[in-house]
Amino acid sequence: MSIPTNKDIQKIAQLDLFQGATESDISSAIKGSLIKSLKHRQILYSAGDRAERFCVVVEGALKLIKPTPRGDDVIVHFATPGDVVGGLVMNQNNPNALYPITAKSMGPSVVLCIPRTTYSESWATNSKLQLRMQSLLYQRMSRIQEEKTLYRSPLQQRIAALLIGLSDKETDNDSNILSIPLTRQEIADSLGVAVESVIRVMSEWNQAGIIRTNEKYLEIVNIEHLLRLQDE
Amino acid sequence: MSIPTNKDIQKIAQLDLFQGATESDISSAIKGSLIKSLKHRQILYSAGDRAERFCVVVEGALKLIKPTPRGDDVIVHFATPGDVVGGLVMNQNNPNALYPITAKSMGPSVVLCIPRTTYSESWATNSKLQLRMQSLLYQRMSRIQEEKTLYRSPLQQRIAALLIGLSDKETDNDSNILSIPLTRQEIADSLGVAVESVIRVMSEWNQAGIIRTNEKYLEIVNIEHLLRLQDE
DNA sequence: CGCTCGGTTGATGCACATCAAAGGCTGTGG
DNA sequence: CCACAGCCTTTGATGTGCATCAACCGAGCG
Repeated sequence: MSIPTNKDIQKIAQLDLFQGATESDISSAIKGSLIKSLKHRQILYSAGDRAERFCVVVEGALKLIKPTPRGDDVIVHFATPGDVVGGLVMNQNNPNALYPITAKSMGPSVVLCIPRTTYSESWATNSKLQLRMQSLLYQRMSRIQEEKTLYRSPLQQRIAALLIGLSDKETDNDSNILSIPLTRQEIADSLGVAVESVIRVMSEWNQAGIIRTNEKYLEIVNIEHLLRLQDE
Repeated sequence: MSIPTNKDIQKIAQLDLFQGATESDISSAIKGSLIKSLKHRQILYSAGDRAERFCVVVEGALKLIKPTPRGDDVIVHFATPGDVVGGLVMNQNNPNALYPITAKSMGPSVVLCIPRTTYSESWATNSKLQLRMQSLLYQRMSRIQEEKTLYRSPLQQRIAALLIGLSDKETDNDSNILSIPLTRQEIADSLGVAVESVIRVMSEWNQAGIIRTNEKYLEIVNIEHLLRLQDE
Protein backbone atom coordinates (compact mmCIF):
# COMPACT_ATOMS: atom_id res chain seq x y z
CA MET A 1 0.00 0.00 0.00
CA SER A 2 1.45 3.34 -0.97
CA ILE A 3 0.39 6.76 -2.12
CA PRO A 4 0.29 6.92 -5.91
CA THR A 5 3.37 8.50 -7.44
CA ASN A 6 3.24 10.79 -10.43
CA LYS A 7 4.24 7.88 -12.59
CA ASP A 8 1.34 5.85 -11.26
CA ILE A 9 -1.04 8.67 -11.95
CA GLN A 10 0.21 8.98 -15.49
CA LYS A 11 -0.45 5.33 -16.06
CA ILE A 12 -3.88 5.63 -14.52
CA ALA A 13 -4.78 8.60 -16.69
CA GLN A 14 -4.16 6.49 -19.75
CA LEU A 15 -6.67 3.81 -18.90
CA ASP A 16 -9.80 3.76 -21.04
CA LEU A 17 -11.78 4.42 -17.93
CA PHE A 18 -10.43 7.95 -17.69
CA GLN A 19 -10.24 8.91 -21.33
CA GLY A 20 -11.75 12.33 -21.84
CA ALA A 21 -11.48 13.20 -18.18
CA THR A 22 -9.68 16.36 -17.10
CA GLU A 23 -6.81 16.30 -14.67
CA SER A 24 -8.98 17.67 -11.90
CA ASP A 25 -11.67 15.09 -12.64
CA ILE A 26 -9.12 12.40 -12.11
CA SER A 27 -7.60 13.81 -9.01
CA SER A 28 -10.97 14.07 -7.35
CA ALA A 29 -11.95 10.60 -8.56
CA ILE A 30 -8.92 9.02 -6.92
CA LYS A 31 -8.89 11.15 -3.82
CA GLY A 32 -7.61 9.28 -0.80
CA SER A 33 -6.74 6.19 -2.79
CA LEU A 34 -3.73 3.94 -2.49
CA ILE A 35 -1.65 1.87 -4.87
CA LYS A 36 -1.34 -1.77 -3.96
CA SER A 37 1.04 -4.30 -5.49
CA LEU A 38 -0.11 -7.87 -5.46
CA LYS A 39 1.90 -11.03 -5.79
CA HIS A 40 0.85 -14.07 -7.73
CA ARG A 41 -2.16 -15.69 -6.11
CA GLN A 42 -2.44 -12.95 -3.51
CA ILE A 43 -5.97 -12.08 -2.48
CA LEU A 44 -7.15 -8.49 -2.87
CA TYR A 45 -10.36 -9.08 -0.97
CA SER A 46 -12.46 -12.04 0.00
CA ALA A 47 -16.16 -12.72 -0.32
CA GLY A 48 -17.72 -11.62 2.92
CA ASP A 49 -15.26 -8.82 3.69
CA ARG A 50 -16.64 -5.37 4.38
CA ALA A 51 -16.63 -3.49 1.08
CA GLU A 52 -14.87 -0.32 2.17
CA ARG A 53 -13.14 0.36 -1.11
CA PHE A 54 -13.25 -0.55 -4.76
CA CYS A 55 -10.32 -0.95 -7.10
CA VAL A 56 -9.14 -0.18 -10.57
CA VAL A 57 -6.73 -2.63 -12.15
CA VAL A 58 -3.62 -0.79 -13.33
CA GLU A 59 -1.32 -3.64 -14.30
CA GLY A 60 -1.53 -7.41 -14.47
CA ALA A 61 -4.78 -9.28 -14.04
CA LEU A 62 -7.18 -10.45 -11.37
CA LYS A 63 -9.73 -13.22 -11.31
CA LEU A 64 -13.03 -12.78 -9.57
CA ILE A 65 -13.94 -16.08 -7.99
CA LYS A 66 -16.83 -17.51 -6.06
CA PRO A 67 -16.43 -20.61 -3.94
CA THR A 68 -18.92 -23.40 -4.60
CA PRO A 69 -20.55 -25.62 -1.99
CA ARG A 70 -17.93 -28.22 -2.91
CA GLY A 71 -14.33 -27.14 -2.72
CA ASP A 72 -13.79 -25.88 -6.23
CA ASP A 73 -14.08 -22.24 -7.25
CA VAL A 74 -15.90 -20.72 -10.15
CA ILE A 75 -14.30 -17.85 -12.01
CA VAL A 76 -16.83 -15.16 -12.68
CA HIS A 77 -14.66 -12.65 -14.50
CA PHE A 78 -11.12 -11.90 -15.56
CA ALA A 79 -10.24 -8.29 -14.76
CA THR A 80 -7.49 -6.64 -16.78
CA PRO A 81 -6.05 -3.11 -16.75
CA GLY A 82 -8.79 -0.52 -16.81
CA ASP A 83 -11.34 -2.84 -15.25
CA VAL A 84 -13.13 -1.86 -12.08
CA VAL A 85 -13.58 -4.53 -9.43
CA GLY A 86 -15.83 -4.27 -6.42
CA GLY A 87 -17.57 -1.31 -8.02
CA LEU A 88 -21.09 -2.63 -8.20
CA VAL A 89 -21.33 -3.10 -4.50
CA MET A 90 -20.51 0.57 -3.95
CA ASN A 91 -23.96 1.43 -5.22
CA GLN A 92 -25.66 -0.39 -2.43
CA ASN A 93 -26.22 2.46 -0.04
CA ASN A 94 -25.46 0.27 2.89
CA PRO A 95 -21.96 1.14 4.15
CA ASN A 96 -21.73 -2.30 5.69
CA ALA A 97 -22.25 -4.05 2.40
CA LEU A 98 -20.05 -7.11 1.87
CA TYR A 99 -18.14 -8.17 -1.20
CA PRO A 100 -20.08 -10.97 -2.83
CA ILE A 101 -17.00 -12.50 -4.44
CA THR A 102 -13.26 -12.88 -3.98
CA ALA A 103 -10.62 -11.09 -6.07
CA LYS A 104 -7.30 -12.89 -6.53
CA SER A 105 -4.26 -11.84 -8.48
CA MET A 106 -3.01 -13.82 -11.47
CA GLY A 107 0.67 -13.10 -11.62
CA PRO A 108 2.04 -9.84 -10.19
CA SER A 109 -0.46 -7.01 -10.43
CA VAL A 110 -0.93 -3.41 -9.44
CA VAL A 111 -4.28 -1.97 -8.42
CA LEU A 112 -5.54 1.37 -7.26
CA CYS A 113 -7.78 1.14 -4.20
CA ILE A 114 -10.34 3.90 -3.89
CA PRO A 115 -12.26 4.47 -0.67
CA ARG A 116 -16.01 4.18 -0.64
CA THR A 117 -16.38 7.79 0.45
CA THR A 118 -14.65 8.97 -2.71
CA TYR A 119 -17.10 6.88 -4.63
CA SER A 120 -20.13 8.62 -3.23
CA GLU A 121 -18.47 12.03 -3.44
CA SER A 122 -17.03 11.92 -6.91
CA TRP A 123 -18.10 8.88 -8.87
CA ALA A 124 -21.78 8.70 -8.08
CA THR A 125 -22.36 12.22 -9.29
CA ASN A 126 -20.02 12.25 -12.26
CA SER A 127 -22.13 11.09 -15.15
CA LYS A 128 -19.14 10.52 -17.39
CA LEU A 129 -17.60 8.09 -14.93
CA GLN A 130 -20.96 6.45 -14.39
CA LEU A 131 -21.20 5.95 -18.11
CA ARG A 132 -17.79 4.30 -18.28
CA MET A 133 -18.63 2.06 -15.37
CA GLN A 134 -21.86 0.99 -16.99
CA SER A 135 -20.06 0.33 -20.19
CA LEU A 136 -17.70 -2.01 -18.36
CA LEU A 137 -20.67 -3.68 -16.75
CA TYR A 138 -22.33 -4.04 -20.08
CA GLN A 139 -19.33 -5.84 -21.48
CA ARG A 140 -19.12 -8.09 -18.48
CA MET A 141 -22.79 -8.92 -18.67
CA SER A 142 -22.59 -9.56 -22.40
CA ARG A 143 -19.76 -11.96 -21.93
CA ILE A 144 -21.51 -13.95 -19.24
CA GLN A 145 -24.62 -14.16 -21.36
CA GLU A 146 -22.60 -15.17 -24.38
CA GLU A 147 -21.09 -17.92 -22.32
CA LYS A 148 -24.45 -19.11 -21.14
CA THR A 149 -25.49 -19.44 -24.75
CA LEU A 150 -22.75 -21.97 -25.33
CA TYR A 151 -23.68 -24.04 -22.33
CA ARG A 152 -24.91 -27.00 -24.35
CA SER A 153 -22.19 -26.86 -26.95
CA PRO A 154 -19.30 -29.30 -27.00
CA LEU A 155 -16.41 -28.36 -24.79
CA GLN A 156 -14.06 -27.55 -27.66
CA GLN A 157 -16.41 -24.89 -28.87
CA ARG A 158 -16.67 -23.36 -25.44
CA ILE A 159 -12.94 -23.24 -24.89
CA ALA A 160 -12.47 -21.76 -28.34
CA ALA A 161 -15.01 -19.05 -27.58
CA LEU A 162 -13.33 -18.24 -24.29
CA LEU A 163 -9.89 -17.91 -25.82
CA ILE A 164 -11.15 -15.81 -28.69
CA GLY A 165 -13.07 -13.57 -26.32
CA LEU A 166 -9.97 -13.02 -24.23
CA SER A 167 -7.69 -12.49 -27.17
CA ASP A 168 -10.05 -9.85 -28.54
CA LYS A 169 -9.39 -7.65 -25.59
CA GLU A 170 -6.33 -8.86 -23.84
CA THR A 171 -3.62 -9.32 -26.39
CA ASP A 172 -0.65 -7.04 -26.08
CA ASN A 173 0.00 -6.50 -29.75
CA ASP A 174 -1.42 -8.32 -32.74
CA SER A 175 0.51 -11.50 -32.10
CA ASN A 176 -2.36 -13.23 -30.29
CA ILE A 177 -0.41 -13.85 -27.14
CA LEU A 178 -2.76 -13.62 -24.20
CA SER A 179 -1.56 -11.08 -21.68
CA ILE A 180 -3.08 -13.16 -18.91
CA PRO A 181 -1.08 -16.11 -17.60
CA LEU A 182 -3.99 -18.49 -17.99
CA THR A 183 -3.73 -22.00 -16.57
CA ARG A 184 -5.87 -24.91 -17.64
CA GLN A 185 -7.28 -25.01 -14.17
CA GLU A 186 -8.46 -21.45 -14.61
CA ILE A 187 -10.06 -22.20 -17.94
CA ALA A 188 -11.82 -25.12 -16.30
CA ASP A 189 -12.98 -22.96 -13.39
CA SER A 190 -14.20 -20.32 -15.78
CA LEU A 191 -16.25 -22.75 -17.82
CA GLY A 192 -17.32 -24.86 -14.90
CA VAL A 193 -15.82 -28.12 -16.14
CA ALA A 194 -13.12 -30.53 -14.96
CA VAL A 195 -9.45 -29.70 -15.49
CA GLU A 196 -8.79 -33.00 -17.14
CA SER A 197 -11.35 -32.33 -19.81
CA VAL A 198 -9.77 -28.99 -20.63
CA ILE A 199 -6.36 -30.58 -20.78
CA ARG A 200 -7.49 -33.27 -23.15
CA VAL A 201 -8.79 -30.68 -25.58
CA MET A 202 -5.88 -28.30 -25.33
CA SER A 203 -3.17 -30.94 -25.51
CA GLU A 204 -4.63 -31.97 -28.81
CA TRP A 205 -4.57 -28.38 -30.04
CA ASN A 206 -1.05 -28.02 -28.81
CA GLN A 207 0.11 -31.02 -30.79
CA ALA A 208 -1.78 -29.86 -33.84
CA GLY A 209 0.03 -26.54 -33.61
CA ILE A 210 -3.17 -24.55 -33.19
CA ILE A 211 -2.00 -23.04 -29.93
CA ARG A 212 1.34 -22.87 -28.21
CA THR A 213 1.78 -22.83 -24.45
CA ASN A 214 4.76 -22.53 -22.22
CA GLU A 215 4.78 -21.77 -18.51
CA LYS A 216 4.01 -18.10 -18.90
CA TYR A 217 2.17 -17.56 -22.12
CA LEU A 218 -0.67 -18.87 -24.16
CA GLU A 219 -0.33 -18.06 -27.83
CA ILE A 220 -3.01 -18.65 -30.39
CA VAL A 221 -1.21 -19.65 -33.54
CA ASN A 222 -4.09 -20.60 -35.77
CA ILE A 223 -7.01 -18.43 -34.77
CA GLU A 224 -8.98 -19.30 -37.88
CA HIS A 225 -9.25 -22.84 -36.67
CA LEU A 226 -10.69 -21.70 -33.37
CA LEU A 227 -13.06 -19.32 -35.11
CA ARG A 228 -14.29 -22.15 -37.28
CA LEU A 229 -14.77 -24.30 -34.22
CA GLN A 230 -16.56 -21.54 -32.40
CA ASP A 231 -19.39 -20.98 -34.84
CA GLU A 232 -20.36 -24.30 -36.24
CA MET B 1 -49.45 1.42 -28.08
CA SER B 2 -51.23 4.18 -26.22
CA ILE B 3 -50.51 7.22 -24.14
CA PRO B 4 -50.40 6.31 -20.44
CA THR B 5 -53.62 7.08 -18.59
CA ASN B 6 -53.68 8.45 -15.06
CA LYS B 7 -54.35 4.95 -13.84
CA ASP B 8 -51.26 3.70 -15.63
CA ILE B 9 -49.18 6.42 -14.13
CA GLN B 10 -50.40 5.59 -10.66
CA LYS B 11 -49.37 2.02 -11.13
CA ILE B 12 -46.00 3.10 -12.45
CA ALA B 13 -45.37 5.41 -9.54
CA GLN B 14 -45.76 2.47 -7.20
CA LEU B 15 -43.00 0.41 -8.72
CA ASP B 16 -39.86 0.08 -6.63
CA LEU B 17 -37.99 1.80 -9.39
CA PHE B 18 -39.70 5.09 -8.65
CA GLN B 19 -39.94 4.95 -4.89
CA GLY B 20 -38.80 8.23 -3.42
CA ALA B 21 -39.20 10.08 -6.70
CA THR B 22 -41.32 13.20 -6.88
CA GLU B 23 -44.20 13.52 -9.29
CA SER B 24 -42.22 15.84 -11.52
CA ASP B 25 -39.26 13.45 -11.49
CA ILE B 26 -41.53 10.76 -12.78
CA SER B 27 -43.22 12.83 -15.41
CA SER B 28 -39.91 13.89 -16.87
CA ALA B 29 -38.57 10.34 -16.66
CA ILE B 30 -41.45 8.98 -18.72
CA LYS B 31 -41.73 11.89 -21.11
CA GLY B 32 -42.85 10.81 -24.56
CA SER B 33 -43.36 7.23 -23.51
CA LEU B 34 -46.12 4.85 -24.49
CA ILE B 35 -47.94 1.99 -22.83
CA LYS B 36 -47.88 -1.27 -24.72
CA SER B 37 -49.97 -4.33 -24.02
CA LEU B 38 -48.47 -7.64 -25.02
CA LYS B 39 -50.15 -10.93 -25.62
CA HIS B 40 -48.78 -14.29 -24.56
CA ARG B 41 -45.62 -15.05 -26.53
CA GLN B 42 -45.66 -11.67 -28.25
CA ILE B 43 -42.26 -10.19 -28.95
CA LEU B 44 -41.45 -6.76 -27.55
CA TYR B 45 -38.22 -6.44 -29.48
CA SER B 46 -35.83 -8.80 -31.20
CA ALA B 47 -32.09 -9.15 -31.03
CA GLY B 48 -30.67 -7.02 -33.80
CA ASP B 49 -33.44 -4.38 -33.80
CA ARG B 50 -32.40 -0.78 -33.46
CA ALA B 51 -32.57 0.10 -29.77
CA GLU B 52 -34.67 3.24 -29.97
CA ARG B 53 -36.40 2.78 -26.66
CA PHE B 54 -36.17 0.91 -23.42
CA CYS B 55 -39.02 -0.43 -21.33
CA VAL B 56 -40.24 -0.81 -17.79
CA VAL B 57 -42.36 -3.84 -17.01
CA VAL B 58 -45.63 -2.73 -15.42
CA GLU B 59 -47.61 -5.97 -15.34
CA GLY B 60 -47.02 -9.59 -16.21
CA ALA B 61 -43.59 -10.91 -17.09
CA LEU B 62 -41.12 -11.04 -19.95
CA LYS B 63 -38.30 -13.40 -20.72
CA LEU B 64 -35.10 -12.14 -22.23
CA ILE B 65 -33.86 -14.73 -24.66
CA LYS B 66 -30.87 -15.26 -26.84
CA PRO B 67 -31.00 -17.65 -29.77
CA THR B 68 -28.22 -20.25 -29.89
CA PRO B 69 -26.42 -21.47 -33.00
CA ARG B 70 -28.73 -24.47 -32.89
CA GLY B 71 -32.44 -23.78 -32.82
CA ASP B 72 -33.04 -23.59 -29.10
CA ASP B 73 -33.11 -20.40 -27.09
CA VAL B 74 -31.42 -19.58 -23.84
CA ILE B 75 -33.28 -17.53 -21.27
CA VAL B 76 -31.03 -14.90 -19.83
CA HIS B 77 -33.43 -13.25 -17.42
CA PHE B 78 -37.01 -13.19 -16.26
CA ALA B 79 -38.25 -9.63 -16.03
CA THR B 80 -41.14 -8.89 -13.67
CA PRO B 81 -42.94 -5.65 -12.74
CA GLY B 82 -40.46 -2.92 -11.90
CA ASP B 83 -37.72 -4.45 -14.02
CA VAL B 84 -36.08 -2.42 -16.75
CA VAL B 85 -35.39 -4.18 -20.04
CA GLY B 86 -33.22 -2.85 -22.80
CA GLY B 87 -31.77 -0.31 -20.40
CA LEU B 88 -28.11 -1.24 -20.53
CA VAL B 89 -27.88 -0.63 -24.21
CA MET B 90 -29.06 2.95 -23.72
CA ASN B 91 -25.70 3.75 -22.22
CA GLN B 92 -23.87 2.98 -25.38
CA ASN B 93 -23.61 6.42 -26.88
CA ASN B 94 -24.19 5.08 -30.33
CA PRO B 95 -27.78 5.93 -31.33
CA ASN B 96 -27.69 3.05 -33.79
CA ALA B 97 -26.96 0.49 -31.11
CA LEU B 98 -28.82 -2.79 -31.48
CA TYR B 99 -30.58 -4.86 -28.87
CA PRO B 100 -28.33 -7.79 -28.05
CA ILE B 101 -31.22 -10.03 -26.99
CA THR B 102 -34.92 -10.63 -27.60
CA ALA B 103 -37.71 -9.80 -25.15
CA LYS B 104 -40.80 -11.98 -25.27
CA SER B 105 -43.91 -11.84 -23.17
CA MET B 106 -44.91 -14.70 -20.87
CA GLY B 107 -48.64 -14.44 -20.57
CA PRO B 108 -50.36 -11.07 -21.07
CA SER B 109 -48.17 -8.18 -20.00
CA VAL B 110 -48.08 -4.41 -19.93
CA VAL B 111 -44.90 -2.40 -20.44
CA LEU B 112 -44.01 1.25 -20.61
CA CYS B 113 -41.79 2.12 -23.57
CA ILE B 114 -39.54 5.11 -23.03
CA PRO B 115 -37.71 6.75 -25.93
CA ARG B 116 -33.96 6.84 -25.98
CA THR B 117 -33.98 10.64 -26.02
CA THR B 118 -35.79 10.71 -22.69
CA TYR B 119 -33.11 8.42 -21.36
CA SER B 120 -30.30 10.77 -22.18
CA GLU B 121 -32.29 13.82 -21.05
CA SER B 122 -33.67 12.57 -17.76
CA TRP B 123 -32.27 9.22 -16.73
CA ALA B 124 -28.60 9.64 -17.48
CA THR B 125 -28.37 12.74 -15.32
CA ASN B 126 -30.66 11.69 -12.50
CA SER B 127 -28.41 9.99 -10.02
CA LYS B 128 -31.31 8.53 -8.08
CA LEU B 129 -32.62 6.74 -11.14
CA GLN B 130 -29.11 5.65 -12.05
CA LEU B 131 -28.78 4.16 -8.63
CA ARG B 132 -32.00 2.20 -8.99
CA MET B 133 -30.96 0.95 -12.38
CA GLN B 134 -27.63 -0.19 -11.06
CA SER B 135 -29.32 -1.90 -8.21
CA LEU B 136 -31.44 -3.87 -10.68
CA LEU B 137 -28.33 -4.70 -12.63
CA TYR B 138 -26.60 -5.81 -9.50
CA GLN B 139 -29.38 -8.23 -8.72
CA ARG B 140 -29.38 -9.57 -12.24
CA MET B 141 -25.64 -10.02 -12.22
CA SER B 142 -25.73 -11.71 -8.83
CA ARG B 143 -28.31 -14.16 -10.01
CA ILE B 144 -26.39 -15.11 -13.12
CA GLN B 145 -23.24 -15.59 -11.08
CA GLU B 146 -25.12 -17.61 -8.53
CA GLU B 147 -26.37 -19.80 -11.30
CA LYS B 148 -22.91 -20.25 -12.70
CA THR B 149 -21.80 -21.49 -9.30
CA LEU B 150 -24.26 -24.35 -9.53
CA TYR B 151 -23.16 -25.35 -12.98
CA ARG B 152 -21.61 -28.64 -11.88
CA SER B 153 -24.29 -29.53 -9.39
CA PRO B 154 -26.91 -32.17 -10.09
CA LEU B 155 -29.91 -30.96 -11.97
CA GLN B 156 -32.29 -31.25 -9.04
CA GLN B 157 -30.22 -28.80 -7.08
CA ARG B 158 -30.17 -26.34 -9.93
CA ILE B 159 -33.90 -26.47 -10.48
CA ALA B 160 -34.49 -26.09 -6.77
CA ALA B 161 -32.26 -23.02 -6.68
CA LEU B 162 -34.05 -21.49 -9.64
CA LEU B 163 -37.49 -21.98 -8.14
CA ILE B 164 -36.42 -20.66 -4.78
CA GLY B 165 -34.79 -17.65 -6.39
CA LEU B 166 -37.93 -16.85 -8.29
CA SER B 167 -40.22 -17.42 -5.37
CA ASP B 168 -38.14 -15.04 -3.27
CA LYS B 169 -39.04 -12.17 -5.50
CA GLU B 170 -42.00 -13.14 -7.58
CA THR B 171 -44.62 -14.59 -5.31
CA ASP B 172 -47.82 -12.63 -5.04
CA ASN B 173 -48.48 -13.23 -1.38
CA ASP B 174 -46.83 -15.64 0.98
CA SER B 175 -48.45 -18.69 -0.54
CA ASN B 176 -45.43 -19.56 -2.69
CA ILE B 177 -47.34 -19.47 -5.93
CA LEU B 178 -45.04 -18.15 -8.64
CA SER B 179 -46.53 -15.15 -10.35
CA ILE B 180 -44.84 -16.18 -13.56
CA PRO B 181 -46.54 -18.84 -15.67
CA LEU B 182 -43.41 -20.93 -15.93
CA THR B 183 -43.33 -23.90 -18.29
CA ARG B 184 -40.86 -26.75 -18.04
CA GLN B 185 -39.47 -25.70 -21.37
CA GLU B 186 -38.68 -22.30 -19.90
CA ILE B 187 -36.97 -23.80 -16.89
CA ALA B 188 -34.92 -25.92 -19.26
CA ASP B 189 -34.03 -22.92 -21.42
CA SER B 190 -33.07 -20.96 -18.37
CA LEU B 191 -30.75 -23.65 -17.06
CA GLY B 192 -29.51 -24.73 -20.46
CA VAL B 193 -30.64 -28.32 -20.19
CA ALA B 194 -33.08 -30.55 -22.05
CA VAL B 195 -36.81 -30.33 -21.38
CA GLU B 196 -37.10 -34.02 -20.75
CA SER B 197 -34.58 -33.85 -17.95
CA VAL B 198 -36.50 -31.06 -16.24
CA ILE B 199 -39.72 -33.00 -16.62
CA ARG B 200 -38.25 -36.12 -15.06
CA VAL B 201 -37.23 -34.18 -11.98
CA MET B 202 -40.38 -32.16 -11.61
CA SER B 203 -42.79 -35.01 -12.26
CA GLU B 204 -41.19 -36.76 -9.36
CA TRP B 205 -41.60 -33.70 -7.16
CA ASN B 206 -45.16 -33.39 -8.31
CA GLN B 207 -45.96 -36.93 -7.27
CA ALA B 208 -44.20 -36.49 -3.98
CA GLY B 209 -46.35 -33.44 -3.30
CA ILE B 210 -43.39 -31.08 -3.08
CA ILE B 211 -44.74 -28.85 -5.81
CA ARG B 212 -48.10 -28.55 -7.48
CA THR B 213 -48.59 -27.51 -11.08
CA ASN B 214 -51.62 -26.94 -13.18
CA GLU B 215 -51.81 -25.18 -16.53
CA LYS B 216 -51.40 -21.71 -15.12
CA TYR B 217 -49.55 -21.88 -11.87
CA LEU B 218 -46.57 -23.39 -10.19
CA GLU B 219 -46.95 -23.69 -6.47
CA ILE B 220 -44.19 -24.70 -4.10
CA VAL B 221 -45.84 -26.74 -1.40
CA ASN B 222 -42.86 -27.96 0.53
CA ILE B 223 -40.22 -25.31 0.25
CA GLU B 224 -38.12 -26.81 3.02
CA HIS B 225 -37.49 -29.82 0.87
CA LEU B 226 -36.22 -27.63 -1.96
CA LEU B 227 -34.08 -25.62 0.43
CA ARG B 228 -32.53 -28.80 1.73
CA LEU B 229 -31.86 -29.95 -1.81
CA GLN B 230 -30.37 -26.61 -2.73
CA ASP B 231 -27.63 -26.48 -0.19
CA GLU B 232 -26.29 -29.96 0.24
C1' DC C 1 -61.57 -30.24 -36.25
C1' DG C 2 -56.95 -30.16 -37.32
C1' DC C 3 -52.96 -27.83 -35.27
C1' DT C 4 -49.83 -26.18 -32.09
C1' DC C 5 -48.20 -26.32 -27.45
C1' DG C 6 -47.12 -28.39 -23.17
C1' DG C 7 -46.31 -32.52 -20.75
C1' DT C 8 -44.82 -37.45 -20.32
C1' DT C 9 -42.28 -41.90 -20.75
C1' DG C 10 -38.91 -45.26 -22.30
C1' DA C 11 -34.66 -46.90 -24.75
C1' DT C 12 -30.08 -45.94 -25.97
C1' DG C 13 -25.65 -43.72 -26.21
C1' DC C 14 -22.10 -40.47 -25.45
C1' DA C 15 -19.45 -36.59 -23.48
C1' DC C 16 -17.70 -35.57 -19.68
C1' DA C 17 -16.76 -36.45 -14.53
C1' DT C 18 -14.26 -39.02 -11.40
C1' DC C 19 -10.47 -41.55 -9.56
C1' DA C 20 -5.77 -42.80 -9.66
C1' DA C 21 -0.98 -42.29 -10.44
C1' DA C 22 2.97 -39.88 -11.95
C1' DG C 23 6.44 -36.28 -13.51
C1' DG C 24 8.23 -31.40 -13.95
C1' DC C 25 8.75 -26.88 -12.07
C1' DT C 26 8.92 -23.16 -8.42
C1' DG C 27 9.45 -21.37 -4.29
C1' DT C 28 10.69 -21.92 0.54
C1' DG C 29 12.86 -23.11 4.62
C1' DG C 30 16.14 -25.89 7.14
C1' DC D 1 22.32 -26.24 -1.37
C1' DC D 2 19.19 -29.76 -0.86
C1' DA D 3 14.61 -31.44 0.51
C1' DC D 4 10.07 -30.88 0.53
C1' DA D 5 5.54 -29.01 -0.54
C1' DG D 6 2.41 -27.11 -3.63
C1' DC D 7 1.02 -26.20 -8.20
C1' DC D 8 0.37 -27.41 -12.95
C1' DT D 9 0.14 -30.80 -16.39
C1' DT D 10 -0.57 -35.30 -18.28
C1' DT D 11 -2.57 -40.00 -19.30
C1' DG D 12 -5.46 -43.96 -18.67
C1' DA D 13 -9.47 -46.65 -16.88
C1' DT D 14 -14.06 -46.59 -15.52
C1' DG D 15 -18.56 -44.89 -14.63
C1' DT D 16 -22.83 -42.05 -15.05
C1' DG D 17 -25.98 -38.08 -15.65
C1' DC D 18 -28.08 -36.21 -18.96
C1' DA D 19 -28.95 -35.62 -24.12
C1' DT D 20 -31.13 -37.49 -27.85
C1' DC D 21 -34.62 -39.77 -30.41
C1' DA D 22 -39.16 -41.45 -30.79
C1' DA D 23 -43.78 -41.89 -29.78
C1' DC D 24 -47.94 -40.54 -27.50
C1' DC D 25 -51.65 -37.87 -24.92
C1' DG D 26 -54.66 -33.96 -23.60
C1' DA D 27 -56.04 -29.25 -23.97
C1' DG D 28 -56.80 -24.99 -25.95
C1' DC D 29 -57.52 -22.35 -30.07
C1' DG D 30 -58.48 -20.47 -34.54
